[in-house]
Amino acid sequence: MNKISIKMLANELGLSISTVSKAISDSHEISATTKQKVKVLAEKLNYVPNHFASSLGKRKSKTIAVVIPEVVDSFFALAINGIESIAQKKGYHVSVYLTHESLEKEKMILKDFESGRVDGVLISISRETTCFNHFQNIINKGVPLVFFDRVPDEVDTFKIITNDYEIAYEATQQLIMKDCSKILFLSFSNILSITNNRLEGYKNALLDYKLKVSEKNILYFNNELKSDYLLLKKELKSPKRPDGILASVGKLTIPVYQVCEELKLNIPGDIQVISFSNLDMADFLNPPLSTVEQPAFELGRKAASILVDTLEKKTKHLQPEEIVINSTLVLRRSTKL
Amino acid sequence: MNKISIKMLANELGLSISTVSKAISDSHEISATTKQKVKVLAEKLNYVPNHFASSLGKRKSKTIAVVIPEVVDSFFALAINGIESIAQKKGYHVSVYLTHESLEKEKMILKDFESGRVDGVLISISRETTCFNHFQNIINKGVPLVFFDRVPDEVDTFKIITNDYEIAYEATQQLIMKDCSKILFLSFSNILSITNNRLEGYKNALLDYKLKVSEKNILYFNNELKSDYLLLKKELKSPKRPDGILASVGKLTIPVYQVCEELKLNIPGDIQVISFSNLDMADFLNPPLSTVEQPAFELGRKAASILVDTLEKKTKHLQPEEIVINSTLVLRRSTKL
DNA sequence: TTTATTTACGAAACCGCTTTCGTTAGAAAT
DNA sequence: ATTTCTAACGAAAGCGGTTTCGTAAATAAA
Repeated sequence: MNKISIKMLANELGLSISTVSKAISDSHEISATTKQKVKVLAEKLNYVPNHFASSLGKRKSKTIAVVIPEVVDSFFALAINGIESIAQKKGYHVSVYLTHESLEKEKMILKDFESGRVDGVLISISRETTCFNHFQNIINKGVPLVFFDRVPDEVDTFKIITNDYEIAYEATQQLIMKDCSKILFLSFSNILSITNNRLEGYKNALLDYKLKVSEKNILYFNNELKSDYLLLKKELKSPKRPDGILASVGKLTIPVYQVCEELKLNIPGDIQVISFSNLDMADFLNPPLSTVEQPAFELGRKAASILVDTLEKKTKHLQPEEIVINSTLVLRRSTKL
Repeated sequence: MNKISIKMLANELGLSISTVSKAISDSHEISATTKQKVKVLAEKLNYVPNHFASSLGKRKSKTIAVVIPEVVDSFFALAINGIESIAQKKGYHVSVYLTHESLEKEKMILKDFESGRVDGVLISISRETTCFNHFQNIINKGVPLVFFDRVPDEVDTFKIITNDYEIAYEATQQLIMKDCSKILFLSFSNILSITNNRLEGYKNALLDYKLKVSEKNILYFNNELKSDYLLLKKELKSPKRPDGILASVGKLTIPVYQVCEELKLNIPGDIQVISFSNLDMADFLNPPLSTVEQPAFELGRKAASILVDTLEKKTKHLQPEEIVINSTLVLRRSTKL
């Protein structure tokens, strides 16, 4: 109700608006005593500067956007924590936007950022993202953008990723060493580079160990619980069913465990499984899930650091660069000892 | 780079600034043909109105804040989805803020909202929140606030909660029916009303079934993995250890499963457990976890509806009211059949 | 003492859009 | 034909700060 503005402070103190403004922002051209007076009154009246007015004047908002496909996902949730950890330290606000894996929503969201609403954006693209103008547009408007985890090759800017290829290779290798001869790869997108890199790692491991690479062993899920479930069930019911599974994304482990249970397939006896996942309960699943754990927090942290650093610089242009932070393979009992 | 403003559109078209502004917002006082011209040019030049300028002018931002303790938590993540689902529909942006269970951070965040940065706020308070002026302050500034799930008794505004007392009673009753005689209650806050309501439900169930209510059977966790773990371990190692556990919040199941495994305690043979949790892998834990599932999505949805509705009204004052959405007890194999 | 610097502050333009309040020309009413 | 509306648009005053620039007084330098 009692909206108090800088003008009211000025009147009250018999000072000019500009003096008060400067005092509040600790300008060097204001004397210590005046600053003191202003601040005391501001405190007393519980004055909080209008965010829009100051953002408009300064042409920056001190907020960064985080655009992710989902939030009900340990990976992204942890990444947010990483981002927050540094944003807070540097005095930036973070706004989270969800695309729900929809390219359309992603476009809408980015379009909106052209309004200057945010100073910079951190984004992990949707599984549908096949065009890239919306990224370029906002970069062209002078809003720095850094991709993390799910990055597109087509846009030149900073990217923070993990070693998808290598770790998928390693995971596949692990399955092979434990005598898997028919390994299923669970993908949930044929366009995302992370998924494709993981797929490549998988394929090359197979090749290196003289195993057949077959398209039939690659299942593309479409993010719908029921159909994904049926797809997998059909596969595991087949007489020549796989004896190993590499799930390229955390949420795919739900159907895996479910189908195996229904089909009375023993993990790891009948079929071994490794999944990309950051689930903190992995240890207590039945059986405990062997995972490749991504450095989610660190990815977020790093991405935010890079972004904030360039925001603080005079030149807000990000030269293209790629930083990779390694994932780690954590073996539990869904693979043989 | 090419920042284009309403002024440029006006010049280009030989119209006044106000006309262009009105045309863009589809004012009735602008002719269809002029609107057409303006919009075509705006589209062509990829014009996006400056968010701060328009928010400043209109004195509203079309964004609502969501303040939660954590995001790495299925409950809150789902709640966000619920909130988003309706915010999007009504054309509101949502900004997520994390308190990390810290009252200090909570205060800082709310203080900032006094700047008018957001039109309204949805909040689930931290486990430390024992004072409430920061809520009242922002309400007094005319920013409507609705609490969900973790609500304080001390502030009069809209609240969306779940039936904590009843469902805790029911869960406890279930344990009792399955022959538990010493049931441990795991709390992680002695000030949060949700925890206390759950505790009351637990206590009253015990009383109704003539079981002893003892403070020794109530463990207060302090949100630090290691010490919580030790606290629980000590308890379960005791010769007169409990034969049932009711965990009042999802994350507490990690130490429970961990300690039981280390101590070779069979769940549910030696000890049965029910936990408040929205974990989607509950079915595949070892053993599958009996849970009380909270209607997280619905809580968020409802809270957002209420908030947005009042934002659209002329009178933005929320009369105090409480809406209860029921949780459900889902029995799995961490309790006996 | 005179001149050159600082120091401390105010006037006013500006940020980019919204909104109120004319104003004018043409349509409708009398 | 005169008056009254109405439709369509522009001028200008905000919105609440920030920032540039000017200036008077105080201090330092010459």
